[in-house]
Amino acid sequence: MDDPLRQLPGYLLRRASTAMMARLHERLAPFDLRPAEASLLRLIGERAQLTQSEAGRIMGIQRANMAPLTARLEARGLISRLPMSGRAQALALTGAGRALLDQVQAAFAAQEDEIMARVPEPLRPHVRPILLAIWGPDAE
Amino acid sequence: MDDPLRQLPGYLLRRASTAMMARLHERLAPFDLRPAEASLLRLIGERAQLTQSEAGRIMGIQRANMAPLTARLEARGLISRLPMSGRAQALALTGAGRALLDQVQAAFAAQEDEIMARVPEPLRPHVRPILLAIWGPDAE
DNA sequence: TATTGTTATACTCTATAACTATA
DNA sequence: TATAGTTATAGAGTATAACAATA
Repeated sequence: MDDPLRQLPGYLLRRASTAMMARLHERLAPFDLRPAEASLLRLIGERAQLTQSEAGRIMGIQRANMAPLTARLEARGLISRLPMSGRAQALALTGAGRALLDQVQAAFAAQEDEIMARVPEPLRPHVRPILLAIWGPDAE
Repeated sequence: MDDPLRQLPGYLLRRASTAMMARLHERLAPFDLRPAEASLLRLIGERAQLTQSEAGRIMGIQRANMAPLTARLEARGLISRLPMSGRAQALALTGAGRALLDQVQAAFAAQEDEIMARVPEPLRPHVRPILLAIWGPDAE
């Protein structure tokens, strides 16, 4: 297409990310879940007794923006809250949440498979190390 | 940090992208340019006689969203418009636009350097091929 | 006092629809 | 008719500020 911006890794990173986010959005549409909601379900499923603020810190979402997110999942009966010390509440999956997560996991797996399938086979082992290094979560 | 989502390439891709976009935003702040504006300046600088719609197609920005973007750059005296066939107008850098682009190029170069520097040296040659493959601009 | 959860708010980015104008 | 540009508008995502509740 004669696009000089294609030489820039930062530009490629953004375009790759938005392309894959669009695909994920499509995959999650049948469940009426947005990517952040699905990721939160997954996080709660793997880390029991997680607090709303802790989840926000892990996912890079601010406290103020976590409130409507968890409220929506609770209103749909997918998560429940257990009081802890202070105002903190532990998040947990309900039965319906666990059941939906099982379906969502398949969508995530398909997503990850598609990403890897796009990359030529010899380069696949380098995908995760490179992306993790660029993100640099421990250096932030 | 015990984050199970770190295993997922799609999640890593999004986090890496947002982290680098935040860095780019910082670098462009002194010029009062947003990433899309800076990318457009760069694109016009490398591809003369580019049309607003063509630029939008290349950058993945819709016609409707290109209008305020180009209007702002024109109002700042950074780009000019030359009538072509139909309603199409060729975009071109003004002298001030060219001068600002020279400064912006340094910011972009620093950005690209930082991205590559974060990646362990042996993996660096694979960064661009992997990101381009995931984006898949020719398959879209 | 520090942390958690909440509300309100604003800004950016993006998406759609509708309109005008030109070939 | 098809394309280019524009305007209006609505939806997400994200940012800050302020407040209440609790250790």
